[in-house]
Amino acid sequence: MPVITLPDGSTRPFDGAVTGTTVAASIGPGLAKAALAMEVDGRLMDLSAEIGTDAKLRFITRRDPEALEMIRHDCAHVLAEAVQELFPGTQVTIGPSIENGFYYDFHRNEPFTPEDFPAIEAKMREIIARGAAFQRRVVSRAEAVDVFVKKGERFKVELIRDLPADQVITLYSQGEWTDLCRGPHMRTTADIGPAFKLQKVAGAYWRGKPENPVLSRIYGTAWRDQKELDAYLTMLEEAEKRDHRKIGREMHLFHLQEEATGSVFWHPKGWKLYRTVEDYMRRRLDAADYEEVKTPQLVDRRLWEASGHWEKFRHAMFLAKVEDKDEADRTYALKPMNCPCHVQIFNQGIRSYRDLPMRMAEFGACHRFEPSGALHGIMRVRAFTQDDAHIFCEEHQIAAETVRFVDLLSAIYRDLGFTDFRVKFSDRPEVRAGEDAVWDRAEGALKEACVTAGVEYELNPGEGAFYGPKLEFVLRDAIGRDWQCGTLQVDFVLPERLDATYVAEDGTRKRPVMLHRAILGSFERFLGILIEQHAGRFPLWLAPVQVVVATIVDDATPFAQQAAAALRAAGLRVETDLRNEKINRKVVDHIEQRVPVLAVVGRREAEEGKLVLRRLPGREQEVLPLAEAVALLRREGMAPDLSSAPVAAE
RNA sequence: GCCGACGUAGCACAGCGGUAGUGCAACCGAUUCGUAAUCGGUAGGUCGCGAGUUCGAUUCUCGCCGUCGGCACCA
Repeated sequence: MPVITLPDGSTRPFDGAVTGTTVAASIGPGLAKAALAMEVDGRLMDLSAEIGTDAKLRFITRRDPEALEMIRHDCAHVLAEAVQELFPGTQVTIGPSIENGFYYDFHRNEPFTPEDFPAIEAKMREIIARGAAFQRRVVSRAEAVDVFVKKGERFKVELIRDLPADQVITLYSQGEWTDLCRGPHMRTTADIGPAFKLQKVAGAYWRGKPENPVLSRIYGTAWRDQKELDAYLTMLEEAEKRDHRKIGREMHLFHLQEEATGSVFWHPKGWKLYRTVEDYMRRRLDAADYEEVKTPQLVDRRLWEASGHWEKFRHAMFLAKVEDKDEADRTYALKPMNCPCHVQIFNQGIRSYRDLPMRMAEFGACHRFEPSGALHGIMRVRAFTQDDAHIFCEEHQIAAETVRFVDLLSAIYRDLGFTDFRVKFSDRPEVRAGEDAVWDRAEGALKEACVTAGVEYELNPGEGAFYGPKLEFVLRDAIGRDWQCGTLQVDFVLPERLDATYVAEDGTRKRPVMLHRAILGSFERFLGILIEQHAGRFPLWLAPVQVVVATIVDDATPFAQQAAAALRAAGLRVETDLRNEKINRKVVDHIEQRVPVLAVVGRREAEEGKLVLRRLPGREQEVLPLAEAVALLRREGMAPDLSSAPVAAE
């Protein structure tokens, strides 16, 4: 006699095992209609599942987040059925729901193209209209194998064979079509509704392994209703407008060209932005007791052999040789990272525990031969500059240094407009160097430091570096892709390999621990994200051109030039627009160029020595005497780490 | 690197087996016009690179390079 407890605390007894459908019907016709699935004692289940014992039950209706996931998962099934109806011989593999949608991987000699979408979507609508019920069937392993062997579905057979022994194997049918699936599903295909759209095709390796066959993946998106779908598609269009590659071109920040694949040509305006961020970072690091260094670009392979990079990462290193016959057998490599060079500096002279922690920073230009398919605008390049630093410290200092680092990183991200970032904690991988006891202490120190610093992290099991655990600080681009920017990695191995030592308090020689850490990660990537974050409309202190002084008539030109000079003298980045154009046109152009402040000078202002300030793209205007305008903009345009300092007298 | 799509003027795009067009930008001229595009004129392209098919290739085929979307990679 099961007693069902509902979320409001009320209970309902039943005579025997009941399905969710029955319970819903017993509560009311509205719920019976709305319930798509249910959660029984915390487990999501089909509405048609039987409940035989006392249980807590919650119905899932269209409004619940779980429903959205089910709509997408169900939609993936419908996609697979549609594809198999239209393209006989296509084999199915897997098709999960993902953020904002779903995909399904197919095996077919001829990959799908977007031209196939209209037919597939039409077929999907047909299947949804049929409204076949999702029917769950528990089968034995042998039976499951048999079903898919008969259908010639070798990928499914492989999946079944690899399922854990105690796994209950279930098949879900929607009408004639059956898939291996864990479930749960909604009641019928009709519950999916009309709000879905196929988006793109892509190649994907079977089970993610490059040695496996390439499958043809179809991505789609699905929502509760048309309104949500439209909103999502509009959001995607808006996101495209923020693309750093597009904005970089429009604002004349940088360009890329094939003679230097993966390297950025920074234009004057882009370089202003770069330098503004670099100057800011340098001040921040100085204030945080880092010491800046600069190390060689080209380093003999012997150092890379010693550090271990030669063995592990040679494939990603650019090599250089010279023709000189005496030098001909020497091989140099462009540094892919800075740490071995920093250890060389550490190793000059004898270090004492009193010197630690030593925080050695470098805006280090690195080159890595990234796979061609990985390149992406300025976010993933082959030549980049890290805001790198290595903290040489004693093991007991790891936690305190981590807290310091996280505090610094948070302050910097806040200043640059990022209050919302994710932290991933990657712990020991299977293949690793160092004893477990050391890993225990390092991981413990990092976790503790996160708690102290008030940072919430998600665990990323087994993803640590082979030399130590790490924290990754992840920012998201306009299109919703995640990028690792900041990182903190604990390293016990490199000091060993490169023989770094210090004299400890007890007079013995010890190995320092190295903390590899970066906040921006690479300037290139970070600036790409910064551009997208602000859609190119930077806060005044970051804007490459902060003020444009624009004239209305030629008579105003001398004063405009005088005003621009005064603004420049106050440290502002200023341009003049003296063109023979109407002010309307100038406003439009500078809005397009995402200039934050337009200072308009007409005949009146020229006579009175005033500026009309307009914050673009806004419409409000304020008229100020030149000196006041300069003081105001100067104050506003100051970097956040400077603006708290008292402003020097004019 | 793998799968697919794409590569035409500075930018956005059109076109096509018969040696290229539109808009904006650029340049020249007129206009001096008070806050979301003034008017007129001129110039600009080995149609990514290389090879093949063809009387003839920007157009069709192949190779390479690059870009884009994924996958894989990301010390």
